[in-house]
Amino acid sequence: MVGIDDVARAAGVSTATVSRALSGRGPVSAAARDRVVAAAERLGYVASAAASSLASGRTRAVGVVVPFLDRWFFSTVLAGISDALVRQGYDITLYSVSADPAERRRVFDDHLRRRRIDAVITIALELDAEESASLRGLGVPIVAIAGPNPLLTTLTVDDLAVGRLATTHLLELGHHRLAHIGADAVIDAGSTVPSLRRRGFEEVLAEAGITDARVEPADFTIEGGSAAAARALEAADAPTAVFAASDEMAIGAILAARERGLRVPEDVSIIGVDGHELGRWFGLTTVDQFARGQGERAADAVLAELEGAEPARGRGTLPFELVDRGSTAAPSR
Amino acid sequence: MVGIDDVARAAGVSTATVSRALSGRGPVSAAARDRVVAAAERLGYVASAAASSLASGRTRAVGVVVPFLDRWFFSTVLAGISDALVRQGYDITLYSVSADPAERRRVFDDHLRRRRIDAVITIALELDAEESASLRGLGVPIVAIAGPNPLLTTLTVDDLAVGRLATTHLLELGHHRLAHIGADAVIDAGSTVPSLRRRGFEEVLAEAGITDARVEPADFTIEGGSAAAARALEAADAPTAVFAASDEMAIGAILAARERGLRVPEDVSIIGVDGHELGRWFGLTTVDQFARGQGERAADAVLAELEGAEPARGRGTLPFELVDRGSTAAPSR
DNA sequence: GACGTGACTGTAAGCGCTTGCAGTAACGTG
DNA sequence: CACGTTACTGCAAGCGCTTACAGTCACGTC
Repeated sequence: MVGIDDVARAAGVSTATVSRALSGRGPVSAAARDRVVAAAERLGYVASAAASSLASGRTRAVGVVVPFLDRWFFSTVLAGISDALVRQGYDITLYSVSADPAERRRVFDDHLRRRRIDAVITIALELDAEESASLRGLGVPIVAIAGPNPLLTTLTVDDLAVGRLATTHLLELGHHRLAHIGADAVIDAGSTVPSLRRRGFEEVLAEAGITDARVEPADFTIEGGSAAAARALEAADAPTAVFAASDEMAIGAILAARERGLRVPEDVSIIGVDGHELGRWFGLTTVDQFARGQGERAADAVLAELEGAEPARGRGTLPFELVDRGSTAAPSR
Repeated sequence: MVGIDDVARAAGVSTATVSRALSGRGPVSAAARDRVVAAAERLGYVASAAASSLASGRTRAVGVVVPFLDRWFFSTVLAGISDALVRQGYDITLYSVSADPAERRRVFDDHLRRRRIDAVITIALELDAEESASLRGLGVPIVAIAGPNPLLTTLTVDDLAVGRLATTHLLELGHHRLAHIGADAVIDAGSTVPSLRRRGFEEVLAEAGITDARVEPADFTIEGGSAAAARALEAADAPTAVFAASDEMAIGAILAARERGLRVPEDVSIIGVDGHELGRWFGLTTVDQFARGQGERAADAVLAELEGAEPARGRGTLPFELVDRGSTAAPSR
């Protein structure tokens, strides 16, 4: 394996100069730099990450912690993160925390603490106090894409506002009998994403004086959304509009409606949340939350902090936007 | 930061013994081991990855190289890999190679060569000779989930057989007018996955004496599948059965058929390939290739080799299976 | 012409572990 | 009882870089 001394010898300089020339830290004459770069190129030299980070304390890697890898939202955010980090020459180390509490602890107590990474990004993770503290203890920049967490720098979508926006949209179209597919009213940790979307829904309805809206719990899959929509649509006072807390559930709802011979949006309006690529195909009106952009934002924030920028204190706000693709309309008389 | 000396002092042994006790390499008395483990636990000691790998040459990390992060197949395989590796205490370093050739080179020439990883898994990547050589040059175990590549250890789905299986299934049901949605007959690198599936289709039909089957090119998305199916179904001699080279395209085909008032499978049979979770929902008959299992297999192979097993020379074969969920049936008279 | 400056460059001391080697103690064995 | 074994244990030499510090050299400046 070619090492830094080989390059130093080939370029006729000391290893110190090679290091400086290649990393861009410290002064190096143009001539020396050129010789070093040429020699390194010729020999195919790449500095050992281990040696480099042992000596410098920097790793050029960012850890990304996710609860799922194989769900649309997470892999999309991850793609955004990857794009942004690769551009800056950073590697990504992936930490997938499973539902198993013992494994989850291992990730926080062992894996993340190996000091393999310069920063951490977490995606949609509900961290308890101990986990938050554990992350803080790493002494590296951390950005959490998640609901506000006083212990961390967070990037947050205002999901209450998302819920309000979607619901208001339906109300403005003239709907009065609405249903929501999402968090069970009972599972109300209070600050989790699904709960907030539901609360937005309920708030807006309450303000409009509507009290009989239906909430159907579901599990954020197409299948779950379809089943929930089926229950709602088969009820005596079937809703004319459905707000699903995710696009996948909304698509399930569209399919359930079609199966029952209902036209969307003529017979029932349906709106989702996410900006899932499938939505375009179904003509689904949604509140887009720009998942890929969320990843890029998080990566940029982390990179900025690594460059020495002040940690963006407190919470950053992530954009969302109503995208009308036709699955909602005024109720037919 | 607590270091190995702190633990050594706390446990009343040398750092050598701490290292041996914690890594399980080399003999340590039970008493010493217990004291070390207790001290490490108490102090919250975790060995620095950089120091450890500089000294030992091992990193406890596996690199995974993917062309896309946000497509079902890749994120599902990745999830399988992650499961298997985390169980063994390995970290995953993710290398996403984009379409941009310059960035792609950077991944192979720089990122992967930082010696940050003990092994590499590539997913569905067409590697040119230079890239294969570059990987080999890393001197670590490599497993490629891909078509056979003489330069690497590969895990391969026999996609020719997959294409044959799906097509045979349709033929056995009694269909004579078939269409395939997948690789354009022109893009025939010959060994790529889509081409092989198409060739399987064509071979079986040729053997059955059917020469007028239609091949509609599409891009492996629901949308593309739908458009391709629309073209086929609107032709004068519309097929009674469609074999799509991916489940997403097959779902697109189902939706296109429904839109035209055709019933599946009564009016048209549709079969896909993948085992995409959405397929279950659409009642899609498919050739499941167990994506998650592919990831696990790859990870296990790599781990075995890291444990000192002989590299599984040549190619391993990945399983696939026809799953009949009802979207195919005999053609109605 | 002596000297301060600025711009590089090299020397060498680590970074925090792992592990070869040598040493020690406790046991059989002949 | 001398000695070979076995089973640990510790010492200390790295692993391959980065960087503080101490030059060195070429220029102005006074």
